[in-house]
Amino acid sequence: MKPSPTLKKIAAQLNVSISTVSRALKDHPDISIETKRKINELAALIEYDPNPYAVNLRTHNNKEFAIVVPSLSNFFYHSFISSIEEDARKHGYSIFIYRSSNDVQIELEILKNCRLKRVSGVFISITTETKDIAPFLKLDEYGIPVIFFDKVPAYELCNKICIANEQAASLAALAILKKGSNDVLGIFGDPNMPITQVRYQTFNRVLVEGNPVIRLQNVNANSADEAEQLILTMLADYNGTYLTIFCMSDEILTGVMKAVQRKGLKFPKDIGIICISDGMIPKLFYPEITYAETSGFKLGKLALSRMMRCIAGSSFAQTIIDESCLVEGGSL
Amino acid sequence: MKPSPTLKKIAAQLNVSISTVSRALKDHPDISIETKRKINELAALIEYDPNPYAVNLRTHNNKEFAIVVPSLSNFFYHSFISSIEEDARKHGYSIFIYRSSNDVQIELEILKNCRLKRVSGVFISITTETKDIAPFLKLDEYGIPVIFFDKVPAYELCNKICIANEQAASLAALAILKKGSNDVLGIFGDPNMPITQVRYQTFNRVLVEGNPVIRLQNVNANSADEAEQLILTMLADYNGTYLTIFCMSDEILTGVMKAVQRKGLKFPKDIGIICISDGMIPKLFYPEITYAETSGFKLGKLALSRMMRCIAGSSFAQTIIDESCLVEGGSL
DNA sequence: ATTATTACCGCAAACGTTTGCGGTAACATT
DNA sequence: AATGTTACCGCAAACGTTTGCGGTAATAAT
Repeated sequence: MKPSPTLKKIAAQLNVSISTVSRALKDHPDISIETKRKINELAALIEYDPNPYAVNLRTHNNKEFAIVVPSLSNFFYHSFISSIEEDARKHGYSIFIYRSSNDVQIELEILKNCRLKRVSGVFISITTETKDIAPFLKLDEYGIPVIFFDKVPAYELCNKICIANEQAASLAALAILKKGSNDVLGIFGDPNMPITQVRYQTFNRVLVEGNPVIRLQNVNANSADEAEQLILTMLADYNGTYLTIFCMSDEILTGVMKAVQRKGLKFPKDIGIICISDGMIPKLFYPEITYAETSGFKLGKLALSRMMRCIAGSSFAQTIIDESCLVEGGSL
Repeated sequence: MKPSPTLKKIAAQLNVSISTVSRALKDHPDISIETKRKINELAALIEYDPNPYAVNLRTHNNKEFAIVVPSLSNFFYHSFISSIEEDARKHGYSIFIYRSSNDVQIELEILKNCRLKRVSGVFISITTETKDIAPFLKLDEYGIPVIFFDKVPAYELCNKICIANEQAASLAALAILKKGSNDVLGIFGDPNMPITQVRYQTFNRVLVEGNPVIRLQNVNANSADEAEQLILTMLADYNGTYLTIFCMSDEILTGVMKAVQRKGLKFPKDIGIICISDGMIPKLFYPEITYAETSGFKLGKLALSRMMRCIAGSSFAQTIIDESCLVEGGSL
């Protein structure tokens, strides 16, 4: 456990004061060129680096962000995290990863941890049960900016970076209309989740409104397995008319694809498939699945740039919606 | 930016010294029951929590682990990270995520960062170019335990938690032999990577040794796309004899699956497929792909428990190999 | 020759803890 | 009555920085 180089040691070596060393190292004009040279040389030689704990104690400045997500087994969050990490490093920031497991209690603990550590900022996708906004305001009181992403609270006065759920659902619906298939099956996730409701409502509105010829059926599935079973039983009496399946998410899509493969159905010949996705899963199949993109990567870039602005002093709350776009595979 | 509660404030409120407050809060026997009660009450009321920076400055103890990986877009690392995060939180640890992008220079920077932050421990999967072991020994000098996982250095005297590459490759080979198909195509990744070499050698040895009837062909692909192209051209003159394809990794597998779907080949009827994988990708298809499991989750558990032992004082180096097992899908 | 200016540098306090050591009162022991 | 114990508690230094302020010598201005 060898001791680290400190200002004190450099000062002692060179017979100058600690303050002189400190100032020299940050190129303060009060220090002569010659002294600076000597100090910088020695510092480089013994590989001096400031102790971040001591620095923080004085300045209350660290270079750490926290990212809090409900789950880590999720492609979308992965690309978000990856995206943030990339840029954060360039700015000299490190990132903490926290998983709430969609548990409000754990989320609370995590937020407290962030506060104690006085991280420079928090990116968070809240749990589906999070109702109380107070803990977040508390972070704000301590001067820690909070950027909500993906799963955001209804509360107005905060920074939110969202996926364009309406647009994505709408794009998918329009793509189906354009192809001209009239039988559509929409598969959605947990009906209690706001994200499900938004996608459901928009998809239904855009698809059906003014298009009386469309026969749309909607179902819900809480897991990939459930989606698979659902499709299997529904396709048991497959009458041969061309059906288009819309999957609200990657998880639903994986279940659907299992069923489709099991039935030996060809897409786009026998059946059409379209989904909302980050893009990872759709590209595993051939032809690739057509999807309305919700990019964690782009969201991350937006979130980080918003964060940087907050740190620079911007205090006004803003909601940014990242636009979606249709990525054509060959599944429709 | 409201000020945090401190020992000093509690002390002032209660007309006792800072040391008394500090000791009372950690149930030191020198402090009377009555005093402890008062102090604990006030501390709870104003929500006092020790400043981790001040604590660290004194004690050099923090509760932070760093995980360093070459890439974040990798299922195996995801489950590893997820696994560590879960248990670490229970022990009161936070985790830093760092990505080296397989760049030695960045890796060096990250290691330096870890040293400066004096994290409690580092989990790292090194880059394919990492030759110099010195930076890691340096961490050790500062009393920071390093646990290598997955991609580990050849150097002996360190803690390594590895996938059973030989066993996994062997299991796959044995499974193929058991099925009795004689034409085998092995697809491997970058031939310069040790992991490729080990899997290649073991697979070839087990499959061919003592089985002169086996016709094995090996190829290398550096990406999913390359694997896809490779398979497409090789299957162009598909002569109808049953072929079994072995994929060394998830990435290779995704490319192969693209090609197989494109060709409209049925497995296990037309073709056999087997791979080494974490299990995520193989389960996306129907029938599910048979694979020799390399579990990031299990590896994480092993790594963390090893880390805890290191922190508790164990200083001897150990290499742990996590056993693989064959997970039967229906692709063979 | 006195005063103002400049260039450089150090003192010391502060950030919020932890902890060795010493101190005081009250009580028990000879 | 002098001494030894015990139960509590505070002083002060230390961890490694940052920074306001004050100080000294050398030079420039009067």
